[in-house]
Amino acid sequence: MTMPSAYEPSEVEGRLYRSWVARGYFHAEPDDRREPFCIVLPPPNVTGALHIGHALDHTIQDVLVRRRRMQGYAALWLPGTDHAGIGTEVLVARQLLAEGVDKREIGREVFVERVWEWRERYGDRIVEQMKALGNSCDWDRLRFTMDEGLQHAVRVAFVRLYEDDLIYRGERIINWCPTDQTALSDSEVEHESVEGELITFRYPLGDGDGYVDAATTRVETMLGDTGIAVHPDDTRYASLVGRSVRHPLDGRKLPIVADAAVDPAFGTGAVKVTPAHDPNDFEIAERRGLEARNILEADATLNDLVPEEFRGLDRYEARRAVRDRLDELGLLVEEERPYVHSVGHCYRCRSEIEPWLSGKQWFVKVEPLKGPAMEAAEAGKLTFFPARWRDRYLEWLEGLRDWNISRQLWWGHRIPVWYCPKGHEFASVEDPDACAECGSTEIEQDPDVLDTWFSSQLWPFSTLGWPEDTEDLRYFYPTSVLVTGYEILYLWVARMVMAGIRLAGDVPFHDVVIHGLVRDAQGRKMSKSLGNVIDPLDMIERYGADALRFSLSRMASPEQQNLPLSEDQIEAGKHFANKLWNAARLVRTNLEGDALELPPSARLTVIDRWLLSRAEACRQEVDAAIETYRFADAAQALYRFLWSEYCDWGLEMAKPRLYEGSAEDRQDASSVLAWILERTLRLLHPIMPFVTEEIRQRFVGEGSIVIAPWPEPMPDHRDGAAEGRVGFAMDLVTAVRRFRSDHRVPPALELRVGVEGDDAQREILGTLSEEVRRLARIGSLLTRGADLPPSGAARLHVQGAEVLIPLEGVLDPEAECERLRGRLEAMAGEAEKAERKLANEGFVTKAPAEVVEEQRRRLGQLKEEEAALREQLDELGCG
RNA sequence: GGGCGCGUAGCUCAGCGGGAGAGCGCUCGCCUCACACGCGAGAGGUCGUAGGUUCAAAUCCUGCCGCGCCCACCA
Repeated sequence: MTMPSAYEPSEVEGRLYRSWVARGYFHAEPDDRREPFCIVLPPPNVTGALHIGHALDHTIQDVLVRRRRMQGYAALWLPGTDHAGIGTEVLVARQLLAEGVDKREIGREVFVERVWEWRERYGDRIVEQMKALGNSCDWDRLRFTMDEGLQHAVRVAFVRLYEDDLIYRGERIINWCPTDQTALSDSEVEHESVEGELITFRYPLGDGDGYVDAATTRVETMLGDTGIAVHPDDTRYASLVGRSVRHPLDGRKLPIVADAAVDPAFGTGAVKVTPAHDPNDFEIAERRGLEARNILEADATLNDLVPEEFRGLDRYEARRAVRDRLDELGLLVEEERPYVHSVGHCYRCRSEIEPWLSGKQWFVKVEPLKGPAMEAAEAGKLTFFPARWRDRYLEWLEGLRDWNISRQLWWGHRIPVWYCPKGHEFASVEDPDACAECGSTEIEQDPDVLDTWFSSQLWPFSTLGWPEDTEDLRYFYPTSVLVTGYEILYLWVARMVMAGIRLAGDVPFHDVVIHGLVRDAQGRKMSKSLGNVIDPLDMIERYGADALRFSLSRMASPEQQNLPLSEDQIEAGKHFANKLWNAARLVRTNLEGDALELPPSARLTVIDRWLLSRAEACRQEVDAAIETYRFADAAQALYRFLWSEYCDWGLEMAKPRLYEGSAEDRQDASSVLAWILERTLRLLHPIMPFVTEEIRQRFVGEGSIVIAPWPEPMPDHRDGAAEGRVGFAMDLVTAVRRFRSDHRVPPALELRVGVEGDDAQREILGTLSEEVRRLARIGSLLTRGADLPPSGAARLHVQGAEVLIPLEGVLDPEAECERLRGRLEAMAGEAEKAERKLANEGFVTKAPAEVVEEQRRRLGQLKEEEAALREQLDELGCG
């Protein structure tokens, strides 16, 4: 097989991916001879395109799954997409509108049909994009949160919770998005600081002289006020409780009530009560028997309950109009502007959320669910990476309030509850023909659909066949790991735990891996308006999927909240793939045959043993890192070993045997290199699946790396002695290179070098003479004292050995003197520091003996080198 | 209002009680028979700031300054 000198990912990736899928490598079934490993993919929205955040999320999951698959687990990565209620409904509705079609005109049924059509046409785009990334998902099991099985699961879940009294219908203040015109759960509201205004105005007493002042940031809501509340112990207002004020704009009488929820220290100590538009006020009103007066339409314009002049205004217009009218009436007491306060925004469309009494909504009662979910984390059934997220998770559950699950939308799982004219209400898994209580056939289904997250929370078990007791479920559930960004820890993760324990009888996963958000190189969020978006598909096209995956892995440290990524880093990933490709070319062309076996240990050279030892160290690091989800450390260990050790030293030191040795030398050397490379490719495969497969096939034929065994530990390969010996040779080479570079010695000029070292050093230089000479461009390398030049040489110090380089014909001695003086100065500074430390009595008496000893040893070394430098300056006749 | 995280080389970060590190960028020298998507060498930091604990602090504690994030029904 020929190997061109540059690796071209685009010519490789599609072909390999198709072959993997065709051979069914990604398909997993329950198998009693294997351990299960399962990850469910957090389903991306069908509306979406794969963005860089997905690429990170998916790369992490693929690394985990591919490694387990190689380790012999029945490794299942279960993919799917989410119907994304609001997002999809808004998107399709907007498209229809562009065609001149209003969704209200075509009606619910036709609209939902249109959404399905849209999904048929575009819903698989994102799946194709996942394939381009190299995801080893089991595509035979691809699911969609609205497909038949999942619809059934959602209904069963709803009915069970309903029958256990964990779902109820109630009239409460909810979060209303006037743009999307639906209710939202608390988790879907994002609080942001906004510059608004705080207006204090005056309510005249209705029965006599006097007034009460109240403050608000939404002055238009005063049109819906039905009372005034003060704290029961507030002496300022004690005489007013039980009396009333008169509404200045519509003349209604508003009672003054006492309620402990009022903070007497804030503002005037009196609160206007707007039960239909504020959750606090709603509760006060319930306790004090005040009416709720709803003044808003669904689009946040004012309705007919307000005085004529304000009807039909939107909330912002009304805010201004009411303020102006109060001003005219002389009732405006104070205006603070800007007044910075926090306002809820819709997580989909960013509109300001209106707390609103919208009529009856469905809620999940969370109190009985959160206890078990908290205990699971406390008992270690659920482990968070990084661990600090566990506390956040617990805090959130602690403060959790009932979950509003009804949405005033058409696209989604319709609430499986029916009503009959007699007022009966019942939930049903199957569509009923008649009322379950009275048999009436005039039944009507609740018009609302469920929160998307209601179906998402079932994902880890609904995708495995729940509520049926399937083999898949018994085998793969609970799943092994959940990988996701921190932004949906509450929205999704915590709810899966509650639902999993309640409905499927166990936690949905054992480990939760929370990663950060991908940012641009400056740490800014990627956004279209900033123009700093890195499109993963574009990157794959230009640099290859491996390059993208490698760069993402290299920064995927779970401790980080922000993960800055630049195109340079992706380019570096491409270079790495190319580097491997070329290393493989060198090895392949020197290796006879396909057998990947190490030579008998008697024929292993010290270089071989050194490289085997380093390879095993790398394997240890990779395993340890991935086990604890430190992907950056795993990627870094592989990069460092393959590039800085295998290529820079391993291949370079092998060259004498490859090019100048006997046939047996050549075969032995290339066998060791090939064996290590192949083994390391398997370690790298989860991170860079394509290039590792492509290269490996050049050595082992068609056998795929996807199902090749994960490298087993080989503790025997660790060889401290070999590392020490070769390490000396490497240090020596580096010292000579530095000398050459410092003095601009022409590269072609071969040096004469003599080394005065101990027996072991002499021995290793004898053994590695060829290698050292080649790497440092040394013409003759002498290792016996008697043969060393008598004088006029530069002296370098390497691990206690002295390296002599005769200067004649190489450079002017004065240049070397210059270098020596610099060294001497640095050395003296170091020595002085060490001396001061040892002169400190506290240090000598209180520090551990080995620390003191180490310091003494170091000082001794420094002194020795210093003396040697002085001696040499003399010898060279420097001033 | 409560809580969390972070301030170390130009950039992004690792180190988390005993000699300041990596990658990228930068400078210099090399088209050396795998690779210029490359090879070799190098420069660059009072470890945010002020105190404290310790023989010893980038590393532990406290205050301050700056940045980011999460949670929250103070009108």
